[in-house]
Amino acid sequence: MEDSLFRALADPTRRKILELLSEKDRTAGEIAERFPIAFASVSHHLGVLKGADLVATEREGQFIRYRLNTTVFQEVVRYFMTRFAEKNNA
Amino acid sequence: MEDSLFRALADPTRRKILELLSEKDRTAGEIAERFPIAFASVSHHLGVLKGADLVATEREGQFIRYRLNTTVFQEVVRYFMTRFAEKNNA
DNA sequence: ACAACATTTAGACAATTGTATAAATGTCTG
DNA sequence: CAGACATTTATACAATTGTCTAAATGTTGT
Repeated sequence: MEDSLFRALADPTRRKILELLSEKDRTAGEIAERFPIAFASVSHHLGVLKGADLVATEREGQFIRYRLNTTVFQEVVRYFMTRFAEKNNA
Repeated sequence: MEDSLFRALADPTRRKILELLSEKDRTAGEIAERFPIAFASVSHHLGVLKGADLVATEREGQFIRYRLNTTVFQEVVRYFMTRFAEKNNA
């Protein structure tokens, strides 16, 4: 399991970004305006999430649209299930 | 979801400790001897894991035995499942 | 090509973190 | 109770990280 993945999940701002993206895809600006920190700082967080392959991007004219990479989340769930969670009840 | 939980999972040494404990319960010394760092450093990691409620301890004479707190892992899995993972195939 | 907008990159700095050594605490046994 | 062993706590320090401002890059429309 990638080290960058867990490091990316360690920051609360980044987790909130992921939750925003779980609702729907959003542009960098739409994400950034939700946080009380500088746009450049949010952009840095987005870079970390992308480096961990938790999100993917697509340019849309001036904008850059971010979306979750759900495949990686499935791998995270499998990691925890197989190693740690009790096998029975949900 | 606790911030301390994800911060605890961010370190590779701590994740390896959790994997060791998923095999079987172990004392602090049994854990520490598996790593190339000082015992005191491993003890610090164990403290972080305990602070995140990922492990629990029980004194056994001179020794202190560590075990996984599987309940918390179930919560982690649920966190990822409900928010991020695709609902269908495993 | 220029101006306006969206976003990222660069560089700096304070806060957090992982590690080390040394000292402290707790337990057992003679 | 003294000494040995197991573990944690205290303190210090270098490395990493989150944030900032300023500058750079990319896109669109005039």
